[in-house]
Amino acid sequence: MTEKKDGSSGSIHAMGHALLDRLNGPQKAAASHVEGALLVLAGPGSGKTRVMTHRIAHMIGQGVPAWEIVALTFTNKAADEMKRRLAMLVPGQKVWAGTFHKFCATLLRRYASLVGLKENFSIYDRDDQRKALKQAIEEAEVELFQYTPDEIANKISWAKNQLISPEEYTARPGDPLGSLVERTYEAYQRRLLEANAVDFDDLLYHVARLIRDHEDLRRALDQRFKYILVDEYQDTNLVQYMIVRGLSIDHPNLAVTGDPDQSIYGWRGASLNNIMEFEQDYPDVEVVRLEQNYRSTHAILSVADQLIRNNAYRKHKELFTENQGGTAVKLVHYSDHRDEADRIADQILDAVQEGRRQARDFAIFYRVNALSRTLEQALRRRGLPYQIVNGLEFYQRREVKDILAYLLLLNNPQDDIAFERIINVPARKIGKTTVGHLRRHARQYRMPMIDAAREALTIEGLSPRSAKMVAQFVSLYDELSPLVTQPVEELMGQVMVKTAYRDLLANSDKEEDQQRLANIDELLSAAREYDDEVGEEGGLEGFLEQASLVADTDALHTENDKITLMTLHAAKGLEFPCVYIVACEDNLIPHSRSKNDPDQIEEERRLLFVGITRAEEELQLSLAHYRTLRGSDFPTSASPFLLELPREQMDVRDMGLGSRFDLPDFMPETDVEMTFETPWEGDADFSADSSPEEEVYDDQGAKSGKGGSKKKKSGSGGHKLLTAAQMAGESVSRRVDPELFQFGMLVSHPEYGSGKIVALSGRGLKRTASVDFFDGSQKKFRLAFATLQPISAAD
DNA sequence: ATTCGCAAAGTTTTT
DNA sequence: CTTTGCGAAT
Repeated sequence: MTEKKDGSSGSIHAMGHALLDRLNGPQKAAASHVEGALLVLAGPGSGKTRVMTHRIAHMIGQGVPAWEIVALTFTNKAADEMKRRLAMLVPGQKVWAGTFHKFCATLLRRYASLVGLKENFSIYDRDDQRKALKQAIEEAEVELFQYTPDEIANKISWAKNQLISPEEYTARPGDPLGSLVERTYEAYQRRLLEANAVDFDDLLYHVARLIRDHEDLRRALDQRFKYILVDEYQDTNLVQYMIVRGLSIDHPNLAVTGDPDQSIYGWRGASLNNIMEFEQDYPDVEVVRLEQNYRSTHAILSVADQLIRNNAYRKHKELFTENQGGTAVKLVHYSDHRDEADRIADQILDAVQEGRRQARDFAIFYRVNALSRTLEQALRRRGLPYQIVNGLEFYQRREVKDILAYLLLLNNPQDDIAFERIINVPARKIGKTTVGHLRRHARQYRMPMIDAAREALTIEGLSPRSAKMVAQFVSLYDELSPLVTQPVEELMGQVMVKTAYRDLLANSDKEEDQQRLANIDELLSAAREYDDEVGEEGGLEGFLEQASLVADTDALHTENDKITLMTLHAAKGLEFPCVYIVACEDNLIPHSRSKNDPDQIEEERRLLFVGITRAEEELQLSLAHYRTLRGSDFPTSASPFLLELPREQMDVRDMGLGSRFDLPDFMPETDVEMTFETPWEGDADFSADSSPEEEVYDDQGAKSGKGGSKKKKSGSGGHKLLTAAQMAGESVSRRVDPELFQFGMLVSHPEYGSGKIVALSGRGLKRTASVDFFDGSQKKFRLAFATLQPISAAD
């Protein structure tokens, strides 16, 4: 994220005694703590990360070996930020910092055999998990009646979070769903083990069980990781608690930071009790409260504070700031959703046009994703650039998952989910029936499906035609198999070519497929980056693990000059100069589904608190008299939380009902550069009109297309020809810049003739291209030295 | 094996 | 208003 304005980079003060000088009193107290338990109750914007990193640096300065320190976070982003700052504070010191899941994955690879896995296990995301579960349900011959696999999955997940094994799981009498789980949980877990795979929950679950059930191992790990730090401790669940607890018995040097007021993931199993009862768990704990806020104005902080005081289950903090009062927090009542969006967009447009603000200074938060649409339209009609943080992540896209499935299967031949995903992708005339036969055979003889495929000819009921197709797939697999030791980029490139996956997309004239092509090329560059980063070691397994555990690192580019739209949940951990929180209405926040349970109401209040405290300088809360949501239009009532705010200090306005029916549609009053010609509402193909280099919107899957028809990013992928200038330049100079060569490019070689680049790997002088020549031969070239000439760009 | 059409349901989702 | 899932029809 952006650098804190209190100068928290700290890089200049890395040395000795000066290290803690720039911290305030409580920060210093926390950072200079070394032995024993520490609880840092950190209010929003109180410099928590700064304290953690300085504490680590201080510990190292006190002679603690870096490798005895582990810092656990929930997100990769938080971990990366911590590493970045540590690299400046204590250069060259290898402190292990990463997510819980990554930490557990690493441990589990080492001790896989203790839980019946092999070290090359696959990690299943929700999608794969669902598939495995459905299979398990089928195989256990359980009739679901009205229940869905999702409900079962949630219960299983819950059980794992309670550290309950399939054997231990017992349904309460008269709990029909529970008894279904009782019968499926075991089958599901067996299925995972047979596939040598784990789901996200398992990563934590297996490690927690190991620690609990193998005292010798627990002791060894406790010894190895003498100093443990946990960030966002209020979000830990029971399993995480057990892990951390188990590793801090002989060496109870456990430092946790968090803020009970920012716990918003209770619904996912996070247990606020962990932080609330930390002092009971570690009686000798030192408790530090970070109450000074460096982020927000007094006006904003005071609103936040007033709100959160209404929660009963919390640890009170006297939040304060030395920042100036700032402008009053606005609370605006609009007539309807459209008015709300338009007026907000107007405000932003004004500020940007007048040069007071940049687009990137603004963020708009909402409780549910469905609320984003109106805002998008309003911004779009004004030509204001925005980005949405949500949904369809890169690694979830079908084409990306397909390619990854090939790699997964190559890395872990037991991975039947991966096998089934790709056996007929691209289409090989291997249909449901054939796959069914393979699966039955595989289960019957307890073998992976790839091995069953090898015996296709012997499988009864499988037509010779089908068997032949399967055999072809097997030989494809065997052809790719020896390449697993190659750099990932090379391997992936070969997969794309040998499977004809790439050609399939390249030869399609559907725009959608062109987008897909661009995506797999992006995957290819992810592989390349990985190869560069890890060098020789790491390998395929590391890449796959990263792909599973890294949601999408660059979902949010703050360097882009764009307005950010996101849910309140997604806003946690971020900060913006100007924040809008829309639809502060009853049944939205608190959400109607949370209103029965007082605990959930408190969580909703925390959610609003989190939103408010993201704002640095300006904050506006808004609501509408009428809201159109999901097609229906209804009158609203204000969120009860608004009544808890110090409205006398705020700028409260009612923009009235009257305007509701005579509001003209937005008309651009001025022509500025950033206003695009958009005669058709919601139907503008902006990127086509703007510079092809610059994407205007970070829209998910090309939102600017009309009514579901997907549109590709202009200028990416596709049929590019080299410019005349490039061609001319190349024909003169014999060698070409190695970076110019692209995947799929046609090239010519003085000796071998023409061919196509089917793989690329390495960087700089080592950058190597594999070329399939049209005479059938394949050669590899060091691009810096080869006399290879591009004929045309990719495809 | 894709495509179409209809019904149903829609809170939030760090890994 | 959307998206999504399933069953039926090319």
